[in-house]
Amino acid sequence: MGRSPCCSKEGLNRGAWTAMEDKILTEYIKIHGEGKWRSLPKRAGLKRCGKSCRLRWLNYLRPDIKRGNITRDEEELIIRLHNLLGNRWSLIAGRLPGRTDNEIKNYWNTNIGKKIQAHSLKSIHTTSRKPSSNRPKFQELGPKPKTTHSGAQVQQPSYKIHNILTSSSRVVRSKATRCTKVVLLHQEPQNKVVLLDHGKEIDGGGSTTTDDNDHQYYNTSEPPVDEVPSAVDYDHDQLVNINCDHHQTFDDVPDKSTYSSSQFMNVDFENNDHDDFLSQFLNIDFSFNDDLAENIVSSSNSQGFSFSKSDKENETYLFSHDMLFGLDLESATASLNGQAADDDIDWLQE
DNA sequence: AAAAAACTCAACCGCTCATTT
DNA sequence: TAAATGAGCGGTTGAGTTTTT
Repeated sequence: MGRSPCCSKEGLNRGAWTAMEDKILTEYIKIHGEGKWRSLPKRAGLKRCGKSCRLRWLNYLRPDIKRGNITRDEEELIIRLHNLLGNRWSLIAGRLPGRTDNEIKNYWNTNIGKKIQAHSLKSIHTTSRKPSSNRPKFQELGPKPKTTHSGAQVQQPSYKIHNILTSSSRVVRSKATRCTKVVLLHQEPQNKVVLLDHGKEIDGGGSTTTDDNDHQYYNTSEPPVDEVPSAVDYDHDQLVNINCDHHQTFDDVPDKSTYSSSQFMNVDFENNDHDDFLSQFLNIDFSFNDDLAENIVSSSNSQGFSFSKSDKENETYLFSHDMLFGLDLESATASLNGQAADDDIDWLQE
């Protein structure tokens, strides 16, 4: 027995949304914000399932959404990330500001999948001496077509076939956890990126300070440099966490010297074991929008850090200027991944 | 010009995971 | 601790559109 449906389907509108429904939903979310999707339709006066409202908002109505015209750079990034992550579209979408998982999934299935299919066929052709007329059609190389309830055959998506044919794909099977509060620091000159996932309690030896404004801070003593563990010494749950929900601005931190690398997880880009790092790196939520980026407070401290506050009250981001404005995932991942050369996707330009 | 085939993408479905009670 | 609820994810569908025959 399956679970009960998310809502009663009776009396609800289905299919394409009307302009009026879009307007109602947009206005409602403008006033009341996102969330509580199950009860939203009733409160907003929409005859829609909550899931449907959520999907419509996230994939279509959200103001920071980019639609269509996926650039070559974006396409390359999608391919590289897909190679690392597999069909985890929401994680991939998280690296492409303004793009939705649904759009990327559709784009993959229609555009990239087709190119890969053609490329794979070409590879088969060049490695096999058989005349083309004797080779099976590409679809026949994949698993047997699935069958619907009515018995009709369903065509297999081409990206699945790609996965079958590219057994060398280096998919990182990290858990797709949502990370709403993230701090990235770039430490010069050791070529290390420091990640901080806050919102959870600190685990490890420090003490908490409360200032006059009732803001709480976590303090630790700086350990000797050689005691700072590298990324691969942690498993995913051992990311160092800090709760700084109450921080208003970087200037609110009373003693910045106590708020430094000892609280953060240091990641050594040059370490050979990349996958742990990648899985953590790719779980970071970069999905702040352009407006937010523009609103970054560029006040930097002596270490070159910038501090910004998101439009959500309890979210803060701490980035170095380089990380914010020079983030180059391609080169970052390429440097981690010795085999991630441009050759991998040259055929896409054909 | 019409019919058929192929394509696109918004929306739905069923499941899992996270959070709350 | 378990159950209920909320939210999110990936896979799939099918209506509308475009291209081909």
